[in-house]
Amino acid sequence: MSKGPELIITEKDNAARRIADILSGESAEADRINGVNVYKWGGKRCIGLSGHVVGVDFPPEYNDWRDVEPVELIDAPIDKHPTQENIVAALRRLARNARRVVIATDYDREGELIGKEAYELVRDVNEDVPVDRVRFSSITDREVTEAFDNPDGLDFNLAAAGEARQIVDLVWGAALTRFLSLSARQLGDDFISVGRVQGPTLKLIVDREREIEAFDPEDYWELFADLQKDSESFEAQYFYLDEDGNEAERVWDGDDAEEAYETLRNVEAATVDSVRRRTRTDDPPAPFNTTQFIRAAGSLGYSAQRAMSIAEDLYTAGYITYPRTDNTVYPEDLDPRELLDAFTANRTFGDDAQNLLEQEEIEPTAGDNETTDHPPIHPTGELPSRSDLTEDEWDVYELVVRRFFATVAESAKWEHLRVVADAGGLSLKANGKRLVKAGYHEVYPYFNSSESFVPDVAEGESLAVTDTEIEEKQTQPPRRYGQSRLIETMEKMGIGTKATRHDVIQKLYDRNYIESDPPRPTRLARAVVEASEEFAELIVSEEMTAQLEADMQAIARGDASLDDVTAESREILEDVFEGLMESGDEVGKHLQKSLKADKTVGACPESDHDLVVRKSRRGSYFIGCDGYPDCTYTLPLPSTGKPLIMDEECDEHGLSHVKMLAGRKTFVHGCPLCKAEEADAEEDLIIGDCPECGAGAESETPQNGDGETDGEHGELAIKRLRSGSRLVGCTRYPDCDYSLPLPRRGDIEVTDEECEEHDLPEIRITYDDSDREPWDLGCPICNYRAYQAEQAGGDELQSVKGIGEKTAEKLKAAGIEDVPSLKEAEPDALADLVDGVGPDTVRKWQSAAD
DNA sequence: GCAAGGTC
Repeated sequence: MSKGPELIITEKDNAARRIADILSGESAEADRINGVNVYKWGGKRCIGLSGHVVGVDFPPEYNDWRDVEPVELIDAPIDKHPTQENIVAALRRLARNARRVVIATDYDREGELIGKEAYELVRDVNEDVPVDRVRFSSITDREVTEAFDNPDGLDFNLAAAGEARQIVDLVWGAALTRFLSLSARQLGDDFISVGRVQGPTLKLIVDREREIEAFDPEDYWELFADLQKDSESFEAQYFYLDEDGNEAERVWDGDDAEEAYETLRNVEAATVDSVRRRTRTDDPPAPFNTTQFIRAAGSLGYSAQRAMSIAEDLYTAGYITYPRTDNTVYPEDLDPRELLDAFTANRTFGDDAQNLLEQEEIEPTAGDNETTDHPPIHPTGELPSRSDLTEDEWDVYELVVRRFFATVAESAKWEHLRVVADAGGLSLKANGKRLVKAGYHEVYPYFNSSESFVPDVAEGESLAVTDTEIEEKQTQPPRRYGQSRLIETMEKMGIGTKATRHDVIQKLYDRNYIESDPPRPTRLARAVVEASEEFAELIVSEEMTAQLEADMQAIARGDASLDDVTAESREILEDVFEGLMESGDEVGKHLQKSLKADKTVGACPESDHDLVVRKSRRGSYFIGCDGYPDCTYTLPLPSTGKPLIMDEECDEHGLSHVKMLAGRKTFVHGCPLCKAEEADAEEDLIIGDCPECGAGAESETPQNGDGETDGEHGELAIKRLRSGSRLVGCTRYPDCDYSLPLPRRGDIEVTDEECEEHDLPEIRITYDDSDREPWDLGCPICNYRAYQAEQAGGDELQSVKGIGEKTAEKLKAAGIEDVPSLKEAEPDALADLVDGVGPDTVRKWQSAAD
């Protein structure tokens, strides 16, 4: 019997550290094996995995998509192999002489499977060591201690349920993905994927788009009147009772609307029929789970992906709890007063925390979902200072803090006032609301708490009708899903998990299935959904997950085996493939046609082919003729962003407008041919000498392409390129490629002011929209230098090529604070002052700084 | 290079 250590295995490093702290009474020390943290104390070791450290896949002989018929994957063997070699190696080393192993992975199905994977790795190197399993719902002193005092065994059935899911997902996903990609001859980076979760998610988006397109708008009218009491005026709306006796505001017949409007217009006063006052309690929101957090961050303008990425950073830094959770009920051991206490000294949160602490009773809200793996997202009580975080991180951190505050705050109270009046036999109503007790709104400003004013009136009172209005409207198609609505709907449908839903959406973007935000489906997406609906309906249906979920529960209960479930699933897929293989060509053609439609801008002006968006070998986008190489017509596109073809077409050329997607820098490029023609028509405007090869340049004698002096001096000119961008560039381009950027929007005005340092006129940008102030961009060289400095994190020195963060620090220590002083410095003297820098390097910087 | 699920 070996006397080695006891080995505790957790799902992630963070959990390992916290559990080690609890069990050791904070005496555990961190060690590293193979670059993996191992916490040790007494005779114990604790190591954190990184989720699954082994993966399932087909053996290598199935790797070549062209050599293997997709249908063969259905019955192909499936292997498990380490995906995190260093962790697996460290685990093996520790397990070899362990005297006992305790699996302490998350308390959920996937955690049980990860635990079983660890168990198998342990067994590979140690046949006899006893292996226990501990389960706890949150990593706290009490729960962890209790769990380790009462160890249990691994639940192999539950783990098998997870394995069945892995197999079904791999077999269906890989076989169908390869089939669709092969049939459309899309084998590169742009393969065509389907899967149990991405399928129904994509169908959700495509179905909504179908509804929008099929929508037939209907006209209706709404009538309003301003009522006046004393000098206070408020708006009331006309309503009537429909045939079911329900209140209705929309008038569907134009003549009826006109008639009512005439009546209303001719009355001078309305009589108050009824006044109803009600107070409504507005309860604070439940604690954050992942979905609700993403939704709240979404209303602040963060994409689902971005919100999660920030949350993960805040978690890793120790400021908030684990961000992937379904739980909306705080664990019992969370003491709200203690947590609030941690905020009382803080500048931003102190007052709110103090006020909350002064409440007599603190009873946190609770949602419907209580799970066992992680608590709802809340601040840890370890506070960052504002400068520790980026602006976005602080924004999100504040949201999490304030959400916690809200959940322990009091309800708000609204007073609703509803007034119904009669105007010439027509009913008018006005709804006012007033926040009489702010409650949680005081600490959580993210919900709308705006009031609407209706004055105190009495029944029978007469009010002047001062203004009447009729509005013609149309019923609107259903709205597209935004990212957070999509995630909420996925959650309701039971597809994906808290940790993957936002990734699935990102995957749809990456696969060219959706574009823009809120996401719109591409033609390719429709074709994939259509093909799936016809031949493999299950893969775009939420039913597949529901069925799998039921099967997994049967396995977990012991009522079914992994083999039963996977064999049945494989049989269904065999049937799917029978239909699919018969129509493979047809499916492929449909997909190819849609792929091309997504790229087509319009007809080529020089041949009978289409113009399509293409990618150059250097990775930039341009527009080229589909008839290439017979026709070599091209049009350039801007260098920033990914082109999206819009519905709008150019009246003159019949080409679709192009939008360049680049996150916050997204802009509409418009018709690419118009842009090119505008550039051709505009003459370059000379503003000075080129600093590199102009008359005053010291550094180099201008040379032509052969390396001989061509005797010509370059000048700087404001130019408009065919790609639509504008710049200040050398007239000797391409022999001299000196250039400075100019903004895409606005009119460029060359002023009389001149920059003394560079002998260039200062430039001003003016805008057509009258409310936008002109921008004094100034000297283009100074402007570009300031821009580069901003990009380099506010440090001007780092804008110079060759100077990084460390060098900038050294230069500052030597008294060089900015670019002008760098340029004035004597190279030999400066080199003496700065470690590891020679006079030639200084000269290089000086010429680069120009 | 395929899925979906962990985690970073």
